[in-house]
Amino acid sequence: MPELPEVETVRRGLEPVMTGATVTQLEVRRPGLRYPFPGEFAARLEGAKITGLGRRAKYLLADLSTGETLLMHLGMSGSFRIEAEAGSKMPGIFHHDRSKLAVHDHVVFHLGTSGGAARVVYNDPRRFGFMQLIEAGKRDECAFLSGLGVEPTGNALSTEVIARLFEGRKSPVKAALLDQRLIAGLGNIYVCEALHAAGISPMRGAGTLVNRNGAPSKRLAPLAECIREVISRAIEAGGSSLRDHRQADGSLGYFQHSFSVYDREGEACPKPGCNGIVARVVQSGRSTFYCPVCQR
DNA sequence: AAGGGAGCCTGGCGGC
DNA sequence: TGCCGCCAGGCTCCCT
Repeated sequence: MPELPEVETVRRGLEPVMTGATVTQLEVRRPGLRYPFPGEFAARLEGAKITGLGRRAKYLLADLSTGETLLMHLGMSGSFRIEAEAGSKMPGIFHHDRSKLAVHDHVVFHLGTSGGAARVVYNDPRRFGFMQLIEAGKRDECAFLSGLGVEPTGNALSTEVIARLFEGRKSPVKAALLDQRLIAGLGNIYVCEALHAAGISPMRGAGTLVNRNGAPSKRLAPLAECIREVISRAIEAGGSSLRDHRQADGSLGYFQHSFSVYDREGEACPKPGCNGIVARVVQSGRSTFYCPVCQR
């Protein structure tokens, strides 16, 4: 159930196999996932070379030699696995020849690479994921991408930027951080984690973190750095699990990661010197985990 | 207009 | 053990 770090981990796992590969066959095993697959889906991909694999927020973007872009979203339960076909030489890639597909293997990319033939299998039990093709030169018009806010990685996200986004906003800061139009890529887990790291209560109105002159309040100050930290540490953890996973069975996607507050209701707050107990509340229908003592 | 809730799906888990 | 209800990390649409 991927948020930005998991999607980035998947991207890094797929990139060495997919970039430069040619789609020799696209096996589409049902009419669609969350949305129907695009018209002529297989025909538009077959024969195309994948020239690059990027990411924007929680979207994977594969650039094709046809000029089109394949946009992929993993929804809540999507994952990929890589399987080298028998006889191909692909160091580091799961090598066992497995021809069977599982019930929820919905899309199979058969690829020709410099190291031989491989296949990349998309599995998604809940089918909240989706794939779309963006026509050449129309990426800016793509509704999935055009409304997205700032990436939470890198320097684009600063305390000042957050203050501008939060100013005058009455919704809880938890909801504001989940709003992909403001900051794109955070999900429920990492919002909980970042707010805990920053010592900010998830119930606090976003606008209350901004001074009357529009400047960030003292309490808001650590948030941008905490978001970047939480995300980058999760990506690092994903990187190491990626190596393990690949050796195990070629699957990419989820990885074990321990959290400070997420799913830890009733446990002691891990912040040094804090004697609080992690609490769970429901905000706009989803669980929020936080420490009532050190998050204000 | 912003904010909250329902709905899309299946699988896994805890409780009885 | 078996069944049932609840819950899940995303996103969009619809309603207020």
